[in-house]
Amino acid sequence: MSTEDRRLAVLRAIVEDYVHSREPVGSKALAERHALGVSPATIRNDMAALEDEGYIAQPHTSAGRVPTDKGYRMFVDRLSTVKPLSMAERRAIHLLLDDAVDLDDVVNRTVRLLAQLTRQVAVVQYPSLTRSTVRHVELVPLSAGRLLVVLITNTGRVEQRVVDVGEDPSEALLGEIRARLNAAACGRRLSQVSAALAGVPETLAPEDRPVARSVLEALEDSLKIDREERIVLAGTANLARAGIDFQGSISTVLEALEEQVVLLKLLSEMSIDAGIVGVRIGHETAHAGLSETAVVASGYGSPGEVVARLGVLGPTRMDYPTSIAAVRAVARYVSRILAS
Amino acid sequence: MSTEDRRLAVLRAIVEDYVHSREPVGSKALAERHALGVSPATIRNDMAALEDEGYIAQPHTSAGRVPTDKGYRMFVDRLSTVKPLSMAERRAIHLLLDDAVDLDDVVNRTVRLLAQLTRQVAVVQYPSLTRSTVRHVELVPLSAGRLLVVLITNTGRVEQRVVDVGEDPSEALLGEIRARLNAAACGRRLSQVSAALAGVPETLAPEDRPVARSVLEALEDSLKIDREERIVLAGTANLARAGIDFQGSISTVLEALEEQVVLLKLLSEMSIDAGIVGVRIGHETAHAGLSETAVVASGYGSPGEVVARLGVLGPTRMDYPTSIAAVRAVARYVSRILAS
DNA sequence: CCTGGCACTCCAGTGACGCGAGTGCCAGTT
DNA sequence: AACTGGCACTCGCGTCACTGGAGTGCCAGG
Repeated sequence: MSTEDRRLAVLRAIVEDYVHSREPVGSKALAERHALGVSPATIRNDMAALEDEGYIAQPHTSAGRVPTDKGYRMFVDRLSTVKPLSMAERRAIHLLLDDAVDLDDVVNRTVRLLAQLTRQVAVVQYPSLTRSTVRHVELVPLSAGRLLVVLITNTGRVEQRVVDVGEDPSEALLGEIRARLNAAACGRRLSQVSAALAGVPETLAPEDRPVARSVLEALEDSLKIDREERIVLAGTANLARAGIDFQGSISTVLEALEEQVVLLKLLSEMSIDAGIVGVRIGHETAHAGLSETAVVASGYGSPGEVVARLGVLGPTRMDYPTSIAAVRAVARYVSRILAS
Repeated sequence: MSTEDRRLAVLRAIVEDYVHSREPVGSKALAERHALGVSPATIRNDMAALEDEGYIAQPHTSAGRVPTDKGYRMFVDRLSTVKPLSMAERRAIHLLLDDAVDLDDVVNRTVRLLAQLTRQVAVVQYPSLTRSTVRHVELVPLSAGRLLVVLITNTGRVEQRVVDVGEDPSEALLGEIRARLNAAACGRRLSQVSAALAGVPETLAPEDRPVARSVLEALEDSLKIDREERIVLAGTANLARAGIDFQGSISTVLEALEEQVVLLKLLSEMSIDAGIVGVRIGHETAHAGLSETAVVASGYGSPGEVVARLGVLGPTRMDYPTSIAAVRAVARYVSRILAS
């Protein structure tokens, strides 16, 4: 084992011990608890080097060392091995997610499950509209010139709008419009629907076009609304449990969590294809309120086609191997459920 | 002023000072800050009496007094006067709620608004399904024997289910079923729909009944699912801000908040007609995790017809007059919006 | 390049102590 | 009977000095 290798082993030991004990770890304890094969004095030298390189830091002189964000980053990238889930945990995932009845249910169960598995705050983003495709468009006459326009996506999401067309269109006309809209839109990405539908009114008799245009407007509206920007949280109580891990108050973290925009931006910036787990640590989150937290997230959906993201958030001092394993397993399972 | 009246005035002064300062309040400070017209010694006697009656307590000997739950209860019931909202606050309510586009939007804006106005945790319950009426039922053929069953309520809520009927029913049959369902269900309370629809399949030709029965099953399912039991929270960060007010950790409170069932039970047990504001203080919440919190809530909807509830939750040491005023104003305004 | 030894630093915990806010009680006054 | 001023007492809290121990950096020797 080269000295460089040993230094990294020391770093790994520091991260593991610190995550476990919450207390700065010193050279002596390290030599005792880990079979590094060298004396505390040597470890001290290694630690001094690691500190120079910015992987660890001292809270104050004559205290043990604590990993820095950079140290955690190194740990995650090169030093940790994935910790497979226990049988019980796998069973819990199946048990809980298998009998979800609809999309809302899947999302809600997933977020609770993640929070419970990792004992962190869990985040699940609703499947994005813009990436999904149209499964069906339906028009429903309500009463007195009002129509209900329903848009159903392949992810099971349903958007609806009531539109006032001023007159009661005939059943035949509705059928006509419905057929043409479906012919033009079915199977297309939502982002392309707008263009695909633009020409539809012109294919109708001139007197029927106003109705078709109103319907189209409502559809556009359904597409535009950024419902995809919805996320669901669970396990915020876990923050308080780990509250002492935060230098400042946990209220800044809670505030950041309520600003869903922040989380969405963060998730969208992480390059996490379905099945790939990404990690942001401390300052990497680029948000003041989250400077002491880390995010572990993954995309879900089909490979190469991420419909949304999910993950967990906790103190930088968190158990990365376990969190990563849980996020990966849950993301995969949710992907499978949505695909069926 | 009788001595009894003065004692209550002392209690009021204690509550007000304590809410303001967070510190046990003593007889001397009380005599200085409030024009009670008597000496500290007299106030001390009054305080001793109030303590005997259980309205106030001492954290420890030789400390000032702190209101008990019973003391707050007396304050809320008999000693406080409603504090009208400022012009700016009223304007904020109008500004924020007036251009809400749909039910989701109203609920989300409301909960944020309440949290901001009161600086507490805000809770808004979604309008209950069971109290609303059916506006429309729609059947949409999807593909390969699958139907989408859509239920639209007068509160703007839409429930949908996909049902597998095994065959592709003719458009004529669908129209027939659709018409009969709507005739039987439109305008009825959701709670009565089940009974009203039970006979519908029997009015059809025998070979068509299986399809109708499947549809009915899906509808029943839409009714049963307790989506009405959804609540939305905001302002949890305010809890942390007031964190030191909690003897124990705030995590127990956060846990209670995540158990939405607890909140729903609490809200439903409070007798709060639309426009009436109810208060639960400390142990009155009958939940261990909330023993140090108080809930101020009101129903909303039309008078005598509460469709759901909203309110705020904070430490028992909270500014009741302000919270009550805010909850009342917001509940009224939301009621008006939903009525239109 | 590793190791044991050594001097140094500094936090955290402890106990002593005085201050001040607050109380309860009592005797005197209105 | 109710209020008041006075007084002795209690007790939490902040300060301070002290100490033990864990941890470090450095150095000389293997």
